[in-house]
Amino acid sequence: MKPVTARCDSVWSVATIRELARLCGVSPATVSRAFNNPAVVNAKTREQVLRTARQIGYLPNESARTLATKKSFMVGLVWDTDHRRPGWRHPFFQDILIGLKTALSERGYHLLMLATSGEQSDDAYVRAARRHNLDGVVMIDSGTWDPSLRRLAASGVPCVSLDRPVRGDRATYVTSDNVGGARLAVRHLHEQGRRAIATISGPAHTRPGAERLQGYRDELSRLGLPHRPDFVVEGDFYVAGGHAAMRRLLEADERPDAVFVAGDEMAVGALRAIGEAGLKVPEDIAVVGFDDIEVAALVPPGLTTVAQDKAGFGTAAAEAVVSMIDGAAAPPPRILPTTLIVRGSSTPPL
Amino acid sequence: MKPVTARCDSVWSVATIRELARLCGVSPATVSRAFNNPAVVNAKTREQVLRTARQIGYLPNESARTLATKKSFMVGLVWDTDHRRPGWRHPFFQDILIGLKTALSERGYHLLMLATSGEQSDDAYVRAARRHNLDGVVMIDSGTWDPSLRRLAASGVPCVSLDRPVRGDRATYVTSDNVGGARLAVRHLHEQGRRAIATISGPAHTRPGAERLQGYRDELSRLGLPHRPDFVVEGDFYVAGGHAAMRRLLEADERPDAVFVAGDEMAVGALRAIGEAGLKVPEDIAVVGFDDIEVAALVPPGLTTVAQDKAGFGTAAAEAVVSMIDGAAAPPPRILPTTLIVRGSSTPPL
DNA sequence: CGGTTACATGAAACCGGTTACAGCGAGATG
DNA sequence: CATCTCGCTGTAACCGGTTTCATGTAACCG
Repeated sequence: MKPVTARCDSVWSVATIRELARLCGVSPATVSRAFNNPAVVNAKTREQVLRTARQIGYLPNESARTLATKKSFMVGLVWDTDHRRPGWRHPFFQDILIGLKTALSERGYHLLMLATSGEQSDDAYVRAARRHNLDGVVMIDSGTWDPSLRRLAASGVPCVSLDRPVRGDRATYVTSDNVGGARLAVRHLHEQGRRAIATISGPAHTRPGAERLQGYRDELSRLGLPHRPDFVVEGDFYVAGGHAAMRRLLEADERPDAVFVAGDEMAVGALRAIGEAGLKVPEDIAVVGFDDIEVAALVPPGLTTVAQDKAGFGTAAAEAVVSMIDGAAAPPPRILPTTLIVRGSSTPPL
Repeated sequence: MKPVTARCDSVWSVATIRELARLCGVSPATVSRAFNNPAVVNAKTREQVLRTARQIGYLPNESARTLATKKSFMVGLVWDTDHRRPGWRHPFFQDILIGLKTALSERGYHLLMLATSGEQSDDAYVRAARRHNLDGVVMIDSGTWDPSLRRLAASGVPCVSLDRPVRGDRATYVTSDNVGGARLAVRHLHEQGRRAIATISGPAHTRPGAERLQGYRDELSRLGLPHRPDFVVEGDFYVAGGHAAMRRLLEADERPDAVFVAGDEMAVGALRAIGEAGLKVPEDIAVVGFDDIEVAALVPPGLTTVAQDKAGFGTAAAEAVVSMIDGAAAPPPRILPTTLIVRGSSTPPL
């Protein structure tokens, strides 16, 4: 009893499994089993082991455990700190992170950050994943389905990508229903009585950019509205690009009475351009964005937008990667539903 | 030669140090030294070891290394996913994260995410830190200098907190010059000819809230302006709180001609309240915020604000934690400078 | 030329867990 | 009573590195 109490003071006792075993009068193997395979150990013994462990504040050493089992219970999060341009930041990185972290915690996994910054070699994260025995990897807005990632997946490490269509034996991806979301937006504008509906698209080479444009076109067709090439301007997903694109739209012969902007940042730029032209939103031109970033609710008159299930990205990615870690085949791509959030930019003020 | 080539195909060869040693005709000890203590090993031998390692794609197993050395080269990032209210998000979490990650990478450290979500016990992150042999911990917007963290620091694990004044043998913190920033704001408003300067403060129990209010008062005194109790309204750092606080200010007998708002989110709410009252910014009331969040530049007429060195938080935290890991005593608190960013909300349009 | 020294390396223990395998006692069965 | 089973536990090897200590060799020096 004395020694136990003595140890207890030192909250930071880094007791080993052998020490705990000695205190309990059993072998290290039994202690290990008491924790990892409770069924095979006598109930009395197990109870005593757990109690003593609590008393002395025993915590297993994860490094030793990983070394022995080759399972680290860690997944890597690969994200570009300087993606397309310096200062680039994913529109809702934090929401994804919270969703991912929460879902992983519930399943007993930790998250190791692996940024792919410029200075390092491309597959620095691949080496890190190997060195740390990562059980899986999630890529957020990774540039491309690059050879590094492909090698990683091919070598058996489960990979989940966000918004990039990667597929393989051990790889899948999560994305939003961009086509459906764009169609929601256009349908909404049509329901508001708008007929001359233009769009500011994202870069054609990006997946979401292409899909949202596709949705815009699909819905236009379904509604029987004409396709006007001068009503389609490509932006860059940034405020400045949206601003420039809107100006071009306003220079056209016939002015649109509504515009679907494929990203909220661009939509903010578009709103500004419309204001500068002396026109009013939504009276002269209705605007619908995409993403539902924080700013959307704050910029007057409130930006109607297509919301993505931001935390859902993280949750879905976590589920996918864990299921593959547990041995399941790569699940099919997960397409998250989108919802329309109506604010002032598309509906007349009361 | 043959076996080496053969191994090379299998990109995922998980070669061990003994295998590499065998290929080089040396002992594992020498290989280890070639990597970790190059000086003591013959240049020729080292060269051959490194070359062979590259050929077979050898990567040391970090778990084994950590087990042996008790150094994991990982620091934990503790952050509240559900701090004061669900959905709460740090205003520039991502910028801090980028700064932190970058600075840590440069020094050879990785970042392990340790969220303190509600369901878990308070010191879950302490246990995680111990289990994973974390070399240090950074806390972002941690609730308080709580017993768990204190125990962690007392046990010798270096801790760095952001915006919370924690001090100890192995603990320090990083914060912005809130007082100085607030003074900048008030001085600027004074220079613009404003004399009836009110403030919407942050919650008094928060460190930044209290300090920014202090700075407001200090500068008022220095300028010889009167202290009017009805010109000080406490907000909550959120849009709604800023909105409500501004309405109270507008109800006062005498209307302020300027208001220093201790947070940009609140400032957005204040702008809205001013607009709803039929007043114009900056003509009737000038507004200066604090933080320089993304929205500040986007909301018309552009919010003048006191910018914090967001990435600097991360960098400073990384430097502090690494220096402590390297054995140095806890460095003094780091107070990051703030700068005034002038936009339309405080200066008359041209 | 004997002795000291510096340098480079190897053998083996160790870090703290897990797990295959063997062993042991008690109860069941022939 | 001999044997078999079952349930529980211990022994020892192993995971893949690091590090102490001893050793062998070459250079250096009086």
